Amino acid sequence: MGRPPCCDKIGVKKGPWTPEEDIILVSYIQEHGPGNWRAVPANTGLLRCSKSCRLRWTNYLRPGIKRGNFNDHEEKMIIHLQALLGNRWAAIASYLPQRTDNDIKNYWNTHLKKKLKKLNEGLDDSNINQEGSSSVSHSMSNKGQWERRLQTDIHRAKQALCEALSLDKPISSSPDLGTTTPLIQSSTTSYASSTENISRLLKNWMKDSPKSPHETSSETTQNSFNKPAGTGCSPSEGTHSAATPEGFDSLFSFNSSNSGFSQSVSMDETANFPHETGLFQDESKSNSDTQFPLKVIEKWLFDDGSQQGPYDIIDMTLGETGHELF
DNA sequence: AAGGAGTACAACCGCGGGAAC
DNA sequence: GGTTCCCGCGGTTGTACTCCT
Repeated sequence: MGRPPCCDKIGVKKGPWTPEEDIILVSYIQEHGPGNWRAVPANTGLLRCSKSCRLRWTNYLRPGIKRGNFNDHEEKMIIHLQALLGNRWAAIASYLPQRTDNDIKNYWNTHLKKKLKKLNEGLDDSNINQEGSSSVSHSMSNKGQWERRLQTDIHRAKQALCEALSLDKPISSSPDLGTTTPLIQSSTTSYASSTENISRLLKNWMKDSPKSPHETSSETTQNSFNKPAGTGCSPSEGTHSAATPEGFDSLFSFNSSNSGFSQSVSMDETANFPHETGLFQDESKSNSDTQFPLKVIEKWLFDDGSQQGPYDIIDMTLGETGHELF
């Protein structure tokens, strides 16, 4: 009954990975693609358990990962998404494709928690010192600013997405397709087909985009991952490997100042492409409907007839709307 | 310069869902 | 249909590094 055991825990190495181990792992994955992690230690001779290999790959070695400081926009995205989704770091990470869930989680725990705590304390102090509704703290005002900005970003993304959809009527009007996700083919398998969908969706934006600076040493690696890698691909892996990391690097690079993409969509709007990754995530998780906010946002993004946006959702969280900033 | 405190982040651990047998 | 295991996820820990006294 059942499968053979994965890996005995005897002789399994722990602790930091050495560069040699990294090289072995990367070269193996270059050749075979990610997935089937159970076979990795056996085939590479690495004294690591499959779990450790997968973790090392997804959190550190995978191409397209942006390391280092989180910029202001990413930070705000994380704060907002955390408010919406809770500690579902993988879901949040799917909206920030260059960041890993582990990275985001760490950043939240080490930076943002404290920051928000300070913010709240500052707010409390402000409320104590100044009574009445006119005593909105400066920090809170800033928070409201970026929240409203995010709302507008999402609105712009929806418009851009609608334009893109209108360019692909044959696909979106297919009777076989679902009503809420017109771009997604009914098959739950293949992220190859979804890659096509996304490519179509973005082609008008992408075609002027210059090559990503990431296309250097990692290019061959990424190319080898653009093929389906079996059933072991996680949603985030699907996002990164199937959706042409180079392209998404440029799409999602908040810091990018030279992306041709910004010619048609401002950098502010890049914050909204989460729906692309959300789409991937949704697809790769097939019919998972446990992610209510994601679903609602995605449904809204693809629902042409809807006059209500995620403002409703955001309003539930923020309890405020405002357009004076724009 | 040395040592303690604080910070950042890589890696591990345990659990749950779903697939394989 | 039940059992076992893989995979992915979130929480937590360990350790290296930086800052402060």
